Amino acid sequence: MRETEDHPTEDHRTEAQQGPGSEGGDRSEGGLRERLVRVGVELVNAEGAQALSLREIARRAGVSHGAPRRYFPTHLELLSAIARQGFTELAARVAAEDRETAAPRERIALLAHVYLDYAGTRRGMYELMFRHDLLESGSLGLRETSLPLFARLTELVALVRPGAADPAVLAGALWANLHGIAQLWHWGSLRLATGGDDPAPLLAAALDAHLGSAGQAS
Amino acid sequence: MRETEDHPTEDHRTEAQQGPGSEGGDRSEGGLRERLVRVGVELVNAEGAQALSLREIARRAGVSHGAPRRYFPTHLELLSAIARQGFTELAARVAAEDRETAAPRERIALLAHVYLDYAGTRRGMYELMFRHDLLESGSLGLRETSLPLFARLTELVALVRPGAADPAVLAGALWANLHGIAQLWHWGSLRLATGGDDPAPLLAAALDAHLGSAGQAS
DNA sequence: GCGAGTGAGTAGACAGCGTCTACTCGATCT
DNA sequence: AGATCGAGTAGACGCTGTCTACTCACTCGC
Repeated sequence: MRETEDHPTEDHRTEAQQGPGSEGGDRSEGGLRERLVRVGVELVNAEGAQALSLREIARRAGVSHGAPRRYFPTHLELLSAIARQGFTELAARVAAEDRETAAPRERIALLAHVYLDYAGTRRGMYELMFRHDLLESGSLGLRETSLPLFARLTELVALVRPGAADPAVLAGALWANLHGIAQLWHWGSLRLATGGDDPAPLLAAALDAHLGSAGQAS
Repeated sequence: MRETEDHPTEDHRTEAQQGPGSEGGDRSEGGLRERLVRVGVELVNAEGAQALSLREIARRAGVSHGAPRRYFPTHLELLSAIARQGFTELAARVAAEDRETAAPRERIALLAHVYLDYAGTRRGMYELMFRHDLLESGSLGLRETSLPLFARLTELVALVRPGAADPAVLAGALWANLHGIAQLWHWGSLRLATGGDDPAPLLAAALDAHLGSAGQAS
């Protein structure tokens, strides 16, 4: 009951015939599948994860509430597709900021900064990305985005702390710390520790703790 | 649909008349208010936070779906009351395990261990306690339970790292780390770092990072 | 060139949810 | 005894996710 009656010649007809192979294709900016994900990304960034109802997404995409079901058999799968966009964007941000020529310690600090910055600027999306009860863990694309990122962090940690036993454990602990700081930040608990809303002091403390004080090797 | 038809003479009548003062009282193991919270605690521990629907709690308490509304005007307030029980239990566990005669470093380690142990054994409750979108932050009793616990952690951190600028920031960073480790653990991401499901290695790494290696002062 | 088939989206039903409101009923107070 | 009131019931409302029946433009085989 949107523009169905005033614009009977809708354009999603023309879109449909441009991807006859269907399935994996349809990447050319049309197609309901992409539209749903795009709308979902906008919605989660604007209103948070709780706003991502299946029906609301369909409404904003201008289709009936049953339409998404053709592409996403379940609500969780649609949310997972939206979250995957978030992981992709985060990975892109990290890739864009990383300077391979910089010292490992600085690269880790930059990576951590980008991570927390993402958590701050894409708050709703960040929330969604780690609400595992809303996501279909299998379809997340976690393998393609999170894991390489973690692998990079592990390498860098190994460079900064060469003697350490298991760099993966150290990197995991550091990542957990970043994650916890973002969490505390998001629900306003930073005041308890710092009196303000800036995660930077905690980030600095965490980096110093895990990597040694800035400028010192071990 | 529980025992409603086989036990028509329900006992919540007799309970009702024993707390005539009502309101703040009713602590004597009867009373719908306490029953709802108790049922909710059992339910969240058994089935997780997503099982805590208002109607299901009412059902298990043997009352109609509208009954909780008298004591908890909104769903969030009931969940908050349930979560408060979690904070109370966590505080009790910490208090029970703490040895005031031990070295500060060991006390922190013990506290951290109790914290992660709680996250592991009371998984659903821990999840609820930090789902701030499900809780009424004001009514949480956070002031009474979390904050003293954090204050104690801050004191201990100040003792372990006497020269540091702001013990609250260090304590906050450490707490964030614990929290992040619990998170990673809960959604199975520990395998990425350790290959197993045991948070102990990450915990040890985090404690070493924030407090210095075991046995060393600074 | 025309009928069968199909892909894509619609529309309605269903059960469950949180909230609101009207009500019942037993106990208490005067 | 009769009014009052606290406590719980019952039903409605609009929302949700899922399922199913359907419509309808398009395409393909003959």
